[in-house]
Amino acid sequence: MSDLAARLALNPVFGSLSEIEREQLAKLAIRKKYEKGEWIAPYGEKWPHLFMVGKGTVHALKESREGRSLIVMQLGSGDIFWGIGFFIEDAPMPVLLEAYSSTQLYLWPRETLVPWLQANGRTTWNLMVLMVQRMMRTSDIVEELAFQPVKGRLARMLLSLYGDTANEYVPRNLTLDEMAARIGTKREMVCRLLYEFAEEGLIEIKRTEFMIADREKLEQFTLQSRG
Amino acid sequence: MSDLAARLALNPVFGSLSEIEREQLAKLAIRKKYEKGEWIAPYGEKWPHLFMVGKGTVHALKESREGRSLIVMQLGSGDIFWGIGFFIEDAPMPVLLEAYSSTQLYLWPRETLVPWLQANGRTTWNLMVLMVQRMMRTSDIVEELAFQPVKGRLARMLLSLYGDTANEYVPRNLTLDEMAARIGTKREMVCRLLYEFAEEGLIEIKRTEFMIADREKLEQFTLQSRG
DNA sequence: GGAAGTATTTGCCTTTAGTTAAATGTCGAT
DNA sequence: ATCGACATTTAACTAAAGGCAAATACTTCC
Repeated sequence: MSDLAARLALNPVFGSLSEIEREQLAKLAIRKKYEKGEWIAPYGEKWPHLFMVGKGTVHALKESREGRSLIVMQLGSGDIFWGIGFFIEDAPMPVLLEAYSSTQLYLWPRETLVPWLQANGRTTWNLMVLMVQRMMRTSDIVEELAFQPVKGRLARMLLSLYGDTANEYVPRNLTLDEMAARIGTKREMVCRLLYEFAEEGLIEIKRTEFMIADREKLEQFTLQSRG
Repeated sequence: MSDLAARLALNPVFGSLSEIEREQLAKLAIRKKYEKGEWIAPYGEKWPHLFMVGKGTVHALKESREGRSLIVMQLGSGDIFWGIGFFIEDAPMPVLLEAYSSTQLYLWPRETLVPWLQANGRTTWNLMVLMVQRMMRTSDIVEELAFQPVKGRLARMLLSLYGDTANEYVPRNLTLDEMAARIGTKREMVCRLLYEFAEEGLIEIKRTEFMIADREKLEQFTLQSRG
């Protein structure tokens, strides 16, 4: 059994296929490597593929004309994603796909996979469930952008990145720019707000490392809202 | 042939079924009426249904703790939508569904429809395509909230509501509150910005009616972005 | 170890958005 | 025609977010 076929067996979308079908599918996949920082699919482009991340990390992000960016999704090993063009012919990518680290993908073009899916209700259903999960996350992003001040979004991000640590310094493994791109703001804002949190005793912060000091109060900020 | 079955034939999702299947499906549907303003499904509730709008208008919206709201989707006659719980058991509604006017729905509960879909790859595929279209719209909302100032969002909304008119007064058929809820701001902001547009000659405005005077400049504002 | 490049921190200023409250207008019911 | 309910408009004020620039600390590469 090929390595890829074995991985498909564990996948929530393709796991319901028979072993033979997974072998076939694995044979149809196109393997492709991307350097760190390389674009996989540019914003606005037609890109009719579905893919699984082999190894590495992929960011789906939006960029403003002024060079601001917003990361809407991060994909890791085993994750499935797609270009809109996979489902709707000629539809343009609503996000830019970028290799955050050196990355390998298994790609399936529209023509090879779609007839397959249309014949296989169970797998299509699985894919739809995945899509609904992604939609829920996107829905949260909308809610936060619309109703939460930057400080609240920052609090949530800190908890999601470092929520499993407390009272111990951990290295700040994201730059201010990267943090800013996850919550839709600028690096200076992130910096200022981090120090505000520090003054209020919720976190402790040094130039290169960082500690959650009061998780509960941080969670309070998560519930913040603007009129 | 039942009235509903006839309408299903024209539907992008169910149109690919056979006539017999559509008759069956029509028989399984639950008809339900909602008064203007009535909640169809509250935010956060488990609501495992898929539906087609018979007549009336449905809003899918989010509300903040402080009573601000954001309309993310408007559904009219013939449109299909669903609760997340239809796809993922026990998952809560990420939006509130509300009858904007007096409304009739045809509802299918999860148990009756899902086995059907899993067996029918073509219909599931159609539904997935619809889902992708909705996702594209949501993606636009994210982009606007993240990158566009309120004035730009207002410009886009005016064009989408009244874009097919120009140099003729049309009644303002939405209240300031309703407009505000469509672009994620407050009524005072909408009012002020409308008068700013008027001062710049892009629109003319009276207390009850309104005219697009310079569509091109309005479209310019649509491209606006914040740093 | 030192220099160059990159990331962080901070202060000061501007712009954008929201808050509050009062004045003004519209419309339907009586 | 008047009243009351509701929607719009406006002003003055506050708060949030961003822009710019300089100072400071890390990192990396010779």
